[in-house]
Amino acid sequence: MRLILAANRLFHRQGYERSSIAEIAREAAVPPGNVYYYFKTKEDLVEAVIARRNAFIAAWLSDIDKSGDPEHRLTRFVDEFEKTSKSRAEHGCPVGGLSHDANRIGGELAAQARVAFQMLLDWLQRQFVFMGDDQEVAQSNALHLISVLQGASLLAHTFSDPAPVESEANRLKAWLHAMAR
Amino acid sequence: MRLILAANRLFHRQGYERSSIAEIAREAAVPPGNVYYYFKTKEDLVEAVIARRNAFIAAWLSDIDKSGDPEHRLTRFVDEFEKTSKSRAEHGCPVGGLSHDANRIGGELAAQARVAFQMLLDWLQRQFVFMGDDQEVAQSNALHLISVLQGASLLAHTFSDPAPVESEANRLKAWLHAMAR
DNA sequence: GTCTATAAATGGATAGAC
DNA sequence: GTCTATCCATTTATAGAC
Repeated sequence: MRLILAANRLFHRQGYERSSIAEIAREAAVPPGNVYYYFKTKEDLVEAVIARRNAFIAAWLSDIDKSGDPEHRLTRFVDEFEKTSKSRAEHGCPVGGLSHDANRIGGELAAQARVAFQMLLDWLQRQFVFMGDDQEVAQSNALHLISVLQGASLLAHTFSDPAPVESEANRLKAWLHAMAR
Repeated sequence: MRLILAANRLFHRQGYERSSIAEIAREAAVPPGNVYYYFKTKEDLVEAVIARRNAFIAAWLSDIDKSGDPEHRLTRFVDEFEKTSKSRAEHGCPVGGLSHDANRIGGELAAQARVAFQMLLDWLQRQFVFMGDDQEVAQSNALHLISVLQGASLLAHTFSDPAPVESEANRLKAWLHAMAR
């Protein structure tokens, strides 16, 4: 578990390829050889990282679901995304970055990483349906919201500046607000 | 030059870290050791790839500049972006992906990769100013347009499906059209 | 279960023949 | 300028002591 957290940090900061097993072990304060007692391969380790992150996302969405109306939930979603803008400026989006890496590694991993985005899209679509959209429009709006936030994260990372995330988050909130009435 | 083209292809498809010098040399049909006659290090090679791509982007924008009015130019920009949706579904955005890689490699490369996005943002901002926006609004709209396309590319890659790019491109074109009148 | 030492493979980079 | 052979560092992964 300490290893998963350490790997999670390093994969986010440096990516999969540039994070060696030795470095992950050091970050977790365990001896290098020890890693292979818990994870047969490096891919097994990244798979555990993705699984943990997916569980976190599910819990996060479930927590937001306790909020009042759908507009409030969506606004809160954007707000909490925006709160991580500094981290995104420094290292990019953890979910988007790992999805990118997973696609390149290939195998089961790409599918595992896809689950995160599918959960987000499904949840967002449901909120838009609650707001009165029919399924198709809701799906399109969900896709749009995630696209904007992912693109803004990439630009924030590129320029090492949280402003793109904040600017686009504000635009989205205004859009949601206008849509609600 | 053959080497730059081969490196460009492989970096796009596999990323920087997973593309070995030997593999690039094979793709370019030159002997492995030969690479180092033209490029002192692997970083020099990726720098050449980025420089070439930046020149290509500048030429592309300059070509679009020959089109009639700003709305038409922006629509054409989005259209030509959309034409590469299949490639984006397979391997992601070449510019966004390399920017991501460059940020992780560090050093001069991140700045070099940033230039591509800065050129795009400056050009887009100019078009929005031509359409009547004042500078601040134009800057925000430029950022929004690029964010949407980058995010859509990432989702297309994640799902190996060009639909996100096409859907978001259509949304952008409708937005531009509504803005023009 | 935990740690050390090391094997096996890969990849960036260089030397030097032609 | 072009190509071959090879060095050296790093990295994944394993063997085996404790």
